[in-house]
Amino acid sequence: MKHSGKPGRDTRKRILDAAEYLFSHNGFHRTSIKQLASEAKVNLAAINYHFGSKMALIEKVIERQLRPINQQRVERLAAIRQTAARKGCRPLAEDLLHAFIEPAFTINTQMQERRYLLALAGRAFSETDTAIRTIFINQFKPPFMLLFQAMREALPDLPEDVLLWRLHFAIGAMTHCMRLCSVDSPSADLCPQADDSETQVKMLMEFVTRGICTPYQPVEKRSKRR
Amino acid sequence: MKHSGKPGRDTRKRILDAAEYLFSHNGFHRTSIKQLASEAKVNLAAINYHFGSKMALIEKVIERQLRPINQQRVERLAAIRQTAARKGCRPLAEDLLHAFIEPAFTINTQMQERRYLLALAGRAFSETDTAIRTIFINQFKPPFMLLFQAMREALPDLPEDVLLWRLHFAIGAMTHCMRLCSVDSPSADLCPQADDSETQVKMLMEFVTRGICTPYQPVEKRSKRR
DNA sequence: GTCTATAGATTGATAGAC
DNA sequence: GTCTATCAATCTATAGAC
Repeated sequence: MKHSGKPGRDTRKRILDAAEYLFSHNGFHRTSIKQLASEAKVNLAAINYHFGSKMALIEKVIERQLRPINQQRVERLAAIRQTAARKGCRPLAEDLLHAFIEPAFTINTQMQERRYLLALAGRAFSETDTAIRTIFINQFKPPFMLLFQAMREALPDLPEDVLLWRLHFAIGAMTHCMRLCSVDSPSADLCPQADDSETQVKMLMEFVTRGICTPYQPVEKRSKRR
Repeated sequence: MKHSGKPGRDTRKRILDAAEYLFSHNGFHRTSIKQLASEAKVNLAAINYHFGSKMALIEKVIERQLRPINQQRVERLAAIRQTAARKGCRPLAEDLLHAFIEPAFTINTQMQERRYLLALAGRAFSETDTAIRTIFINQFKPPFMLLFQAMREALPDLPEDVLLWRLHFAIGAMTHCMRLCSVDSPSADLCPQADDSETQVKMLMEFVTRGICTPYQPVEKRSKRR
């Protein structure tokens, strides 16, 4: 009968931590459970014992990392909406975008040593495995839909499909930034110096806010194509 | 003695085509040589015979797809610079961005059936394998550096590091768009309808141009954080 | 719950006949 | 150049002793 409690929980946590680290750096498929066991200093069989399969472990790792981020997104978006409704005015697009973007850069990554986690979250849309991408998307969908709805209120004159495109462009800029900010890259010399996350969020916010909050009309006619 | 010429070239091309298709859809590591041989309808050993190794094939596939895109980028950027210099004025940031972005969406993908190739090119920065990412980055670097230099001329008042960040945000928006436009996705219901590539480029251009060509200053102070 | 040992499948790559 | 056959390595997952 299990009553010690500790050793089991500890093993589970060690596996999750090691998985976060290795998945972030090497991706899901290029990380074997043998590597995981070695990194976590647990027995190879323990992983399948505690999680059932590698895919189930992947799911748990993704969930553990994304849930607090997305929860805070939803809470903050709802709060902004409520405040606006109370005041009888529209929510500010900039506030909504900030509520969506900032949690990704601050939750779980306060410590510089854990910034590699950004890579994991930033891989949502570029994962080639459909099963894994589905796990990501399912986590991502609720806060994104909420953002979309709220942005429709904030920018009622923007056509719906244009807004959706622009939100996706913003997502692309954000996830790319998360990947760049996370770990070692062979593109190091192309990259801006990784400043503090506050600066990153500020610059990203400025970029996407300008890109999104612009009345829709084709930019002035191009003079020549080439 | 080899004199027929045809069968060899044909096999090589069939392998490259099949590799493009499978790599685009399933990623590099999740595509096995056996699958490749089956898709290309060639013998399993032919792949190692013609390319030496799987990694060498990956490199050839990436090069074949990115070279014409990047070549056009470089040519167009250089032409814009030259024209501006001849007129004694600065190049237009918008023209430069267009010269960099548009080739990705038009070269090799004129036919709707080949749009899956966008996924391959869009995976440059999200690949977890360092060796593969290095291949991508090496192809990407020359036109990107040229864009950066030209943009410095176009926007001399923008601090260098701010410009670099913004260019990366634009890259993120672009690659994300390329991934979305390419293939089947479990996020289908989150995605804007895949219009024609002309509309996509237009909207993307509008977004990044606004985001980049803005004087640098923190957006107005945020009223409250939460 | 933890461990050893191993099954069972798949991988990239190669040797050698034709 | 093309093919068959196969190697050696690696992978996920499990069975069974402790």
